[in-house]
Amino acid sequence: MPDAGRRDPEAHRAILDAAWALTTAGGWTAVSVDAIAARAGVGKRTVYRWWPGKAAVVLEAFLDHARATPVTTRATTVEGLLRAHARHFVDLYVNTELGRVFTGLFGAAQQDPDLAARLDEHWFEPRRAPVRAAARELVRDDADVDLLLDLVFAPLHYRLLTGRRPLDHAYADAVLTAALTGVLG
Amino acid sequence: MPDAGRRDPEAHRAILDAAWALTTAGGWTAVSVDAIAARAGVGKRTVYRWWPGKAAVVLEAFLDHARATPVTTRATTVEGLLRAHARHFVDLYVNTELGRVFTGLFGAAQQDPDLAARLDEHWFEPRRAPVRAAARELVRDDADVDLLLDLVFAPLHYRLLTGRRPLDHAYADAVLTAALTGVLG
Amino acid sequence: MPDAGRRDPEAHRAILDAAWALTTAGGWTAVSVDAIAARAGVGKRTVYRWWPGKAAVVLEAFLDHARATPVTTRATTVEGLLRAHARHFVDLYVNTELGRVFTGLFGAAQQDPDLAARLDEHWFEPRRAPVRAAARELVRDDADVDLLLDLVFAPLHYRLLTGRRPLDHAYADAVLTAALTGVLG
Amino acid sequence: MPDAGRRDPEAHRAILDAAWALTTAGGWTAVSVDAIAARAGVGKRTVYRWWPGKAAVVLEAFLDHARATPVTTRATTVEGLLRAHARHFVDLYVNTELGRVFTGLFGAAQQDPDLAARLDEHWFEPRRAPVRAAARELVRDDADVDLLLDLVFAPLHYRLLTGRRPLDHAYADAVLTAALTGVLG
DNA sequence: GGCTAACCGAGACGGTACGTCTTGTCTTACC
DNA sequence: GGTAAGACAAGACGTACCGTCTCGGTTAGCC
Repeated sequence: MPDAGRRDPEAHRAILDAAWALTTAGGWTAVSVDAIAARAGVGKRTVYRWWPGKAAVVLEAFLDHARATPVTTRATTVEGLLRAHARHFVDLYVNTELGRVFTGLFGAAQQDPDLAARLDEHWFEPRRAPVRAAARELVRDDADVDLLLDLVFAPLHYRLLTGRRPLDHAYADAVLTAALTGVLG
Repeated sequence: MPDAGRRDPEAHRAILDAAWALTTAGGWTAVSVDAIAARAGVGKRTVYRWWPGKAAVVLEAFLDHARATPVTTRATTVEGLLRAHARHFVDLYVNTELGRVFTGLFGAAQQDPDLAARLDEHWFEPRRAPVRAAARELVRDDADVDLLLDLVFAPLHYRLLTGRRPLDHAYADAVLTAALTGVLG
Repeated sequence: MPDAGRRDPEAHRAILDAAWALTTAGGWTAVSVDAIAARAGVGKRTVYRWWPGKAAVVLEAFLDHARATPVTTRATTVEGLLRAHARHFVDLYVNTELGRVFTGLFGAAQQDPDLAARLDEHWFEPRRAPVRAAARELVRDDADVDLLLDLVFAPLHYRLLTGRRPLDHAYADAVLTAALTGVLG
Repeated sequence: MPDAGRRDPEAHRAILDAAWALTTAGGWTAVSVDAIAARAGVGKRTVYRWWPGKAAVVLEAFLDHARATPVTTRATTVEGLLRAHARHFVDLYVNTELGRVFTGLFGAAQQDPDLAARLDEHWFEPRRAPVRAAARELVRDDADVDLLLDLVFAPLHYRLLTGRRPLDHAYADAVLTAALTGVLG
């Protein structure tokens, strides 16, 4: 089978790097396939050969960087487990360029079902899965773990995406406690 | 005092109607200032004279329609109050064209701080304010009402925006109960 | 005071002054009815009430200034008469802002028959008429005076309008001599 | 050496044809880059990629058509040579659409130094050069050939551009005779 | 060692939308 | 009535991206 003419790893990397540099430097609107190709020293055709558009490129670059900071926790209680993940999540979005890129992706996904699916598949789900699995073993059988995850993570994303007040550890802790025991508890 | 040369109400209305028709018909991407102006039988200049861009026009059209369905509740408990609002919110987004338009606006707001501010000022805050005020009288003094609102409304938006599973009364009720008494409660 | 309903001389003057200032400062393209009205502190409507467009305003301003430098000659020969007029013409176009404004008007007249007619009526013809009348008495009866005027004045305009080489007294004299006695003479 | 991504001859031609059709049909003011692109079935960008604006496109279309009717003369006297050129010029401007297009270009050139230069380089000069060269061999050494050309061609253009009375062979002949032997001769 | 196929850079292409500009008409309120 | 102010419909301007395409040139792996 002809194996010739396969993907050039250098071009691949250059494109991701260019996309990342452009996004972090000028935000989502500063990125365009033209700009990516120009900065990467690559033909536009090469970008479109491997990705459907700028969103997919930026998503891949985002995942590359996000994966570089994995959650490493060994909690023995639901609370500890969730707290670790919530705080990790806050750190990721707030203290690095990842938050800004993420909001760009999330915004674009509102008009791009394919991007939305990829974002869910490669970002949301991989982050939820281990928490869900671990949590299931730590709570009562009849507890709705998915609901719990929504109650913890939705407010955090909501704050990030609406720019509403600070997103910090204190808020993460408050959300966590409330989710577990109730606001009126 | 010259009062002349002021806004033409017919053009104003025609623009909002055109924006609404285009958005509901073809989604956010089908809207452009060119298309709005053409459909409204108006010069582009007239659109740009009164709005900074298409997002602002669509926002105003959205608010016009959203305001047409006000929340009317007379609850005597926190739970009843929140349930009414949560269900109303679900109905608004799910059973009408408003949900689709809202996601478009929310997505665009990720790249448009001005739009984000207007969205908060004219949509989020006006919806939260009465609930907050009413809730404050129904819960203990030391309860964090804003946190409670986040815990109820963030998951609902999150589901809508991520397209994650159904957004319905059952989910709204579950979120509400969990927020009040805790998942582990 | 019942002085109403008549042309306001101050506005009239302000409009002409504004048109002149704009034209001499930035050339023909810097002039627009909007700009004239703004600079004159006048409504656009007032401009359009008295002139059909910017060209007519600039023409009137041009004529105002051009008339301020009349040809004053008392020649006793055709040659002397024509020389005086040719040199006056060169001085007018070359040493003042009038040349620049004139080329603007002449260029616009190519697309504006009305302007062309006004330009001929108020500029070309009034300048030709006295020369023609005076010349007729100084040359043989059968000589074609209009042809003579064309032969003298067309090359001068042609140089001005094409920007071809210098327009000066030497050239005017050469044209004049050649027109009278022939190049091969 | 990559030679790819070069000019598409079909688009090039379609643009020139569209420009020509629009100009001859509706005059200079009927032409716009938008209209040219639309009629040529071409993106506006493609026009701007190769020409600085509508004037340059129309000029090229004009030259295309003008070149299609070359001056072919083999005269043995200055008079014969000039007469042939003068009459050819009159025919070109009067009996074809070229005259109308030319006046549009000439008018626009008054505000566009670049267009003026191109017009001189590609139209005036190429028409003058051969006449000048041929004439030089037919007249006395000390005769000012350029002046002679001005005396013959300036009045013809002047009549065309000012719309002053008929431009015909009779006028061309009269101008020619006068230029050679003088009006008073 | 030549063939073929898919890669690569470059960048032109048809389109669409942007946000600004100018034109000439119209409306309002003051004088 | 004229006037200052300025909104209006229309539509051209020149730019930016989009996603497709065509060009030559460059590697493979296969015959």
